[in-house]
Amino acid sequence: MTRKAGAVPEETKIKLLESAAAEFAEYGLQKASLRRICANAGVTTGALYFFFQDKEDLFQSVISPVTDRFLSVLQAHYQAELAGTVTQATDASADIQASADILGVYYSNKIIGSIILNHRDHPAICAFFDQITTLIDQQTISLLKKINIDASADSVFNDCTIHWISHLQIDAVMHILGHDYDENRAKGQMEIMIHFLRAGFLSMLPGNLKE
Amino acid sequence: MTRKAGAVPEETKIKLLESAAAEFAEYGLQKASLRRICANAGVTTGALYFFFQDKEDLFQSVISPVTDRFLSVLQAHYQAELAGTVTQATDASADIQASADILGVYYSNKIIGSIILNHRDHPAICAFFDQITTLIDQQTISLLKKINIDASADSVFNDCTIHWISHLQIDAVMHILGHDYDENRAKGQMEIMIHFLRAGFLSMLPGNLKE
Amino acid sequence: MTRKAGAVPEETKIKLLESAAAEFAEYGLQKASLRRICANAGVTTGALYFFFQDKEDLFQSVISPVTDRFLSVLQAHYQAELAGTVTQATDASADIQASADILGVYYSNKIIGSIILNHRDHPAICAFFDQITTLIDQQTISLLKKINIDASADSVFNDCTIHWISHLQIDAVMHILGHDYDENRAKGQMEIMIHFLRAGFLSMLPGNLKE
Amino acid sequence: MTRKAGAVPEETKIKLLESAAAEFAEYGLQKASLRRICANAGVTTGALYFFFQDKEDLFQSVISPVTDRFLSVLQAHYQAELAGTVTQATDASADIQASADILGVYYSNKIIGSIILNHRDHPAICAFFDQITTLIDQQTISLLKKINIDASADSVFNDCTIHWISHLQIDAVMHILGHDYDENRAKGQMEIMIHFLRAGFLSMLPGNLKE
DNA sequence: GATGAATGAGGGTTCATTCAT
DNA sequence: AATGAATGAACCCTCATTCAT
Repeated sequence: MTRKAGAVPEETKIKLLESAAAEFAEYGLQKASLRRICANAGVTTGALYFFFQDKEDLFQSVISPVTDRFLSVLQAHYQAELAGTVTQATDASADIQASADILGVYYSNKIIGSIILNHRDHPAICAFFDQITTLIDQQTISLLKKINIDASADSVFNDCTIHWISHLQIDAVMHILGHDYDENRAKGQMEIMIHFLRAGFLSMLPGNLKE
Repeated sequence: MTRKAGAVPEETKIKLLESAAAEFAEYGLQKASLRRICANAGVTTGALYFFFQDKEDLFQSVISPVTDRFLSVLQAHYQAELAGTVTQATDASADIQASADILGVYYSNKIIGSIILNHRDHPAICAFFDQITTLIDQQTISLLKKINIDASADSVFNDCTIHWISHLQIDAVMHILGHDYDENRAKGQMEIMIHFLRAGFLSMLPGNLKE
Repeated sequence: MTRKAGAVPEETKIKLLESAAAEFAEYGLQKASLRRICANAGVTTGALYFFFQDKEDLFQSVISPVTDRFLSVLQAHYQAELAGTVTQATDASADIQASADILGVYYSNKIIGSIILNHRDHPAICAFFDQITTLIDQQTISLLKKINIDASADSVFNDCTIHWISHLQIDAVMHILGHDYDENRAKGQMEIMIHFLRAGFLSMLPGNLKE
Repeated sequence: MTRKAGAVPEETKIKLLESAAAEFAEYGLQKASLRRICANAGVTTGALYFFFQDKEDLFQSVISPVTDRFLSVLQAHYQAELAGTVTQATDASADIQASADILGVYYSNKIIGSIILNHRDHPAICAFFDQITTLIDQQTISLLKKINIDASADSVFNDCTIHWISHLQIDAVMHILGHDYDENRAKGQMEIMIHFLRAGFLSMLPGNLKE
């Protein structure tokens, strides 16, 4: 009835987003309770529905700042890479830097990051991973083109393989995240994995491919 | 009022398990409705509770035959492998055969297989993947020992790496499963991936390791 | 399907009655579960329905042996008392003996006794207490008549008072039972109470009544 | 679909409490149906859960105003009594007045009063009777002390006796309540009982105690 | 005598959502 | 911008009871 006098606009929205993030992280989307989110934010359900259309909208509003962040970091890295020379493609340092940046984004947003990792079947997050995968796919194809490798459907570099290679990179990052290492240990382990993945990749280039 | 007292024993239980599998596959565990499961099985809710303790018990009863199958196939393969010679360890054919077997189990149980894939955060399925991972970990360590490779905490073959290599193998299988290929195409793609992974693995052995 | 070979008839019934007594004592009539009763008796629900019409019938079958016992003990005592002399009416020893007998019945049937005490609102047990009360009422009236006391509606010995005096005696017994004393302590306390009640009673006889 | 957003605040809560009181009185706590309570109150089940945490909370909300009333009336009476002279302790008028007050509370809340009487095994109501009993116990002990009577464990005024005397007073009130008398008849009967109880009590004081 | 399968109604509870104020 | 009251459908689950075998 009585308006919250002097409430800074948006302040409530922020409290709701924070409360929701904590709730989603603890209970998952389905078991999360809007009631509890509101209670922990110190407002009533009506307030939530002023700022968000429904539970789904709230969820996306929670995660999108972080997914956007991931995408833009990755995009920036790839643009820089493509602008460089071919030698970079066979050099691990760029990959290492990119991985470190991605890890950095995660470590600055652990709560929401964990929500993303644990909702890989949610449409919005599927879409996010699709975007990331597509980005990496395209990057791989571009690099292959630069070194004159064929990536047609009946080569080893068919769609599924390309996709999988993208996936391996994402997955390597996520595997590390799952271990709750400190950031330095994480980056050290990342380098081991990149070494492994690069060897696998190189082994598929014509000339190295046998058996 | 019509009774089914003369029903063939277990027939209802089987119908319930099938109906439940379909429901879990479509809606996931949380959104699955016991009401709907019973309705689709053509029985009332009470019947379900005669055969199963609760929703959780029903879920585990649905998946456990398949998870058990996976584990026993893998175990059988590894026992055979360890009984063989070292040369097998550096030969891809064993890995290829194992992968094919695993794929075979999945393709014979696609519905339940998909349930398993989509509930990786469920305790029972976490436990299943833990068991699988442990199996592969131990296999990797055994093979490394056979060729006199150190797998201590400060080598590249530390726990995290070992774990990740196990994970890569599981994940490769799952990645293929995600594409809904026919079984032949799936096995062909599997060989490409195994080539990749083996190259990565070999690159980490001392002597090959540089950079 | 398979018959329990060689099962002594009635053996199952007895196990059911014992299991039911334990269940009613622990959960009360309403929360008692026939399922659990059968399970603890080692039989299935069908067996129960062979011996008993329904839950209510089972309940009454459990308690009636004990309620019958109480009634016959009390009746025996009163018949003996009425056959005696007036002096007995002003002597506490008869009351003390009766109370001791009643306590004895209870102490030999504590489980079922406690069921009776805790279900005083159940129709069958209401009826039991009504019978007891009526017995005592009549006894009191008979004794009053023997000493030429009027027990009409407008005297102090109206129906309500008579009733209450009966009730006081029952209640004194029950109050002691509620304390879980050993039988000796119980009987000692009983004597104190009888002294109190007899004084109250005597104070209402004409001549003693004033104020 | 019709909404009652403009309903007078608390009006629904009151209707729910009344409907619940009627339901508990008719069916008892366990058999009471929240659905029926809501239906009779003209609201939906959700509304109930806005005002009350659960069935138990609803039950306690129904009875506590009346139990509180009883306690405060009794407390007020006892404080007044203790502030008076010893002679009052041997005078029946105070007891008569107190009983009349208690009866008055009951007669103004017959429905809820009957719920209280019929749920003496419910924890909350056990606690209520414990409080009342304790109050009376303490009062009895205080009075005994005023007239220099010993109330030790091996006297006739041991704990059990004191307790029972308290119980007798409560029980006398309840016995009358069970008869559905009009208030005047009830108070008349009450006086008879108080006479009886006082005689019993006095008979236990040293000097009067013999046999 | 007793089993085991099945009924179906009802239990208390939670939920996302709505909207007059 | 936010409240608080209310909706109503759906949730999982338990129950006493039945009856062909």
